[in-house]
Amino acid sequence: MPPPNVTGELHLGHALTATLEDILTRWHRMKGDPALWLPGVDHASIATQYVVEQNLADEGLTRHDLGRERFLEHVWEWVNRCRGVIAEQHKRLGISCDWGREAFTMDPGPSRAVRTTFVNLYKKGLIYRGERITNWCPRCATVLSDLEVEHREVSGHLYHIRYRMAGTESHLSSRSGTTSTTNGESGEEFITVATTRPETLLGDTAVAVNPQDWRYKHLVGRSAVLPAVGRQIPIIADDAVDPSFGSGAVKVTPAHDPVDFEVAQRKKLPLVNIMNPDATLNENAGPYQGQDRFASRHALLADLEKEGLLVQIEPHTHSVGHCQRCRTMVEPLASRQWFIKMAPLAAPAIEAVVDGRIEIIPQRFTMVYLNWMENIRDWCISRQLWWGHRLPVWYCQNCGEPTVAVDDPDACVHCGSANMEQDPDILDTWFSSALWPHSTLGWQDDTEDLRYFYPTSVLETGYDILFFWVARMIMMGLENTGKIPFSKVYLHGLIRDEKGDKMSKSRGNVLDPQVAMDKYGTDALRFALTAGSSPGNDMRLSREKLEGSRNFANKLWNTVRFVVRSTEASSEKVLHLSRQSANQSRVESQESRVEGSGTPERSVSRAKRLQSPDSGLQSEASPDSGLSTIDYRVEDRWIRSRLNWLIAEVNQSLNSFMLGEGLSMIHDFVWGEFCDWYIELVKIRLRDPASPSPIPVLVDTLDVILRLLHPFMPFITEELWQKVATHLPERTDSIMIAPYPVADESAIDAAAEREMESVIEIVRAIRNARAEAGVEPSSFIEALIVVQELSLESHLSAISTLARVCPLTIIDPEQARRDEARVLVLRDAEVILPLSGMVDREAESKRLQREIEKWRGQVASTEAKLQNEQFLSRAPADIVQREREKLAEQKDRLGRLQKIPRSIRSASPDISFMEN
RNA sequence: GGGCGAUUAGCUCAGUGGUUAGAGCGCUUGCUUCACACGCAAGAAGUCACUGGUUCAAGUCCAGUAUCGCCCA
Repeated sequence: MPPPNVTGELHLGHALTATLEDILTRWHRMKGDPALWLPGVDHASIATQYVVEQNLADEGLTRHDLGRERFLEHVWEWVNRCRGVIAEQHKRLGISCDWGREAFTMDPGPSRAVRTTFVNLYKKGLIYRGERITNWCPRCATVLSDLEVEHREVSGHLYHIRYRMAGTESHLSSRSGTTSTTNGESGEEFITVATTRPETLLGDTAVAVNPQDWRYKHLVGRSAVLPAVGRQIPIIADDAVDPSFGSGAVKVTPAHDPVDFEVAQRKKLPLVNIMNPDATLNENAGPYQGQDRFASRHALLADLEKEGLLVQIEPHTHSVGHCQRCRTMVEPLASRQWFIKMAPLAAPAIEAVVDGRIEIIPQRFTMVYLNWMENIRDWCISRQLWWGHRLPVWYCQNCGEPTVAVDDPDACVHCGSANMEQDPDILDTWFSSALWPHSTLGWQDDTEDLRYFYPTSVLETGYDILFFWVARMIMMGLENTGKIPFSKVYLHGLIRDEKGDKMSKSRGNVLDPQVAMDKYGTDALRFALTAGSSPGNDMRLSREKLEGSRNFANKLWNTVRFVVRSTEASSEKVLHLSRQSANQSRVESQESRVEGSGTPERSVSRAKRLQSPDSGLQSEASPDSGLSTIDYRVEDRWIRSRLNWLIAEVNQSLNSFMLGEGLSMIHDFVWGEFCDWYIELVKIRLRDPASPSPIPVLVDTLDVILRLLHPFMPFITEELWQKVATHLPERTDSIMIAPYPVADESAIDAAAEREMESVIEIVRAIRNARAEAGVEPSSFIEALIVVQELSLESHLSAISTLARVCPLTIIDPEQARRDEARVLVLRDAEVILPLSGMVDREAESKRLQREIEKWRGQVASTEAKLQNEQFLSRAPADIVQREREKLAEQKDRLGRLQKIPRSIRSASPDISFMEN
């Protein structure tokens, strides 16, 4: 669960994370798996401290005015307020985590885990203190880890500056404008360096050239004089210098540049730090002391210009680090900090992913992970902040040695002195986040929770914190417990606006989840966030998407309204029976709940009973009706078959973390099959007292739909299910603990599917023809249908009603002669519409000819495939068989098409030639 | 500089080698049809970026090219 962010408000990223995690949790819970979703927040050192400091600034105060203790009291106050707000907003989103276990990285348990880990790593020599180049954010007034620095291309300049060689005194003005390295005119010699940051020359301790560079060979070993401060620095040779860059000579500023720092290490050069923590220049900057780093650049350049030392300025774009948090330009700065040696920790973390114990979804991020891990650099973990875990390090004021301990020490372990001071710095927040999976379950104690839930199963988060968090959890989990923290990592993408831009306050394109929930409903927001998104891919969220999601919720609502109303209006007998059996089974389901939410086996078996025709559904009809099974009509068998396909596909999608795919499939089934066709068919039956009642199938299907949908849309499904479930023979108190549907293979009915497809095709074809011919929507037209294999007796009223045809006659092919008719050749039927006066004969004959051509093409292509020896010998048998069936169908269709012109020839002689 | 991803209907995106590539939105036409106008019906709309390869079969796998985006340095 996300940390409290600077505004203390839930944003869409949080909403997405929470929604996806909730879907997984609810799904597993319904499956009967023990499902723990442990909520909590991290303390977000920099961001939180910043906000509180801003609040203080409004009162004209700084944290230093308050002192560490009182400042931290302020932070706690703020944090406790934020936690409440964000928890409430999560609850509104409907997330079903275990609030009783809510954890916070600053809680005593996790805090102790932090200290223990620090001490262990220190003892193993994996945590050390050293002077390195670090990333200093002048605004945040702390160092940052490499990951917290964002590199951006900025267009700047490359300044070519002349340093005078020592011992070549200036006698004359040196405004000769020369660009060569030496200038003998006045006995002066110069070396020209190129730099993007001229002000740092104040901290130079050498000029470096490539040892192979003949231009400078004679200068190596001599000294140059720094402008402005007049310090003498040596000219050195180092392989790291690229002779083709700039002038080929570079200034070496070891305290302010990572590459120069390494050169200085190699050449034993001194470090000169010229900067204060607030990025103004310090006493080492001579005349520029006190100036801001940007102001000093202008001042220095002006002075160089005056002295004729500024040779050339050329445009230059280069990559500059910025603080990820506040966008301030980061200052590379040599400083003494605490680091973790990462390579030994990374090795087992690499192995865990390579050998498959940890699976990253989507898989392509495995490469990203491994690539980073294999090139990992030491992690700077100390921060010059107050809000966070203070380093468990005490420096002896007597001997100067550090004591590192879990519990505050009384005496220095080196000299026994009690005069010690704790390191003022705190740890990077991600240090404690890295321990999250085990520290929140009680590590380092051997707790029951830890034994039962650790290693955990799934870690779900955005791909943007793969290194920050996921990688570090894997390393620290393995280090501390010897076990992987989780076996699957599911990464989602980022949310962008409708134009594809990142949402941000400054862009003003943020969509507040609160507003979205108010306007469209929580379930609609969850639907929009889930549908159409796929693992690891960014998604765009727009008003249109939210509207569509709301419309689906509305559709569902109305569907249930219709079903419930119809059920209540239907015969007393059905109702009575279903209530009776519901009472019986309620006892049973309560039993199973008392025993705990149960083993997976138990839930599955319950699900199967609910699914199978010989349980719930049968019990409604069997006792009094005398039927051994429900009298299913074809459309019942069809919808049940389709439903069970859906169940199988949704489960498969969820199993492979394709949540959006699963949700879209439910959406399409509900809208496109259940509502558009089954309910429309059912309406006809409900009006006909002689038909068998569709209510049991209707209610059962809706029950399954709601249970399938529940993890995605918890509120509406609970509300609607409570209405529907009163008509179920068997139910739990809440849909949350109802079993997730399991596909019943015996309900798959290919024949029923085929038959209904044909009926639907007939209705669609007639509607199409009516629309094309401009038939009044309300009027009925005559239709004749020619069938061979297909039996339409039970579908006459359906076709008649849905396609508005009357009279509707089933005829033999021989009877099919018509003067003016529209003939529709379908897969299993031909429909003849005697639209007298409304058929354009010429257009009709052209249409038929096009149809014939189309099917000829199909037959030819399928035949070619089946004549291909390689296809027959290499393709799997079922594919070949399918092609054979396809060919038979295509030939049949073509044959019937070719017969048509003959049957209407009498009225249209000019069509007859076309069959040749 | 290295790596990853994307490129599919006007737009946003699904598509886990095997029928004639789908959805939502938008568009066109027509509907106050007794669950729903947040709706119903019908329709138009595609060189699956390009080039080559593997395969009986490629939107899907491989290589290269182009454009865009992201990550790392």
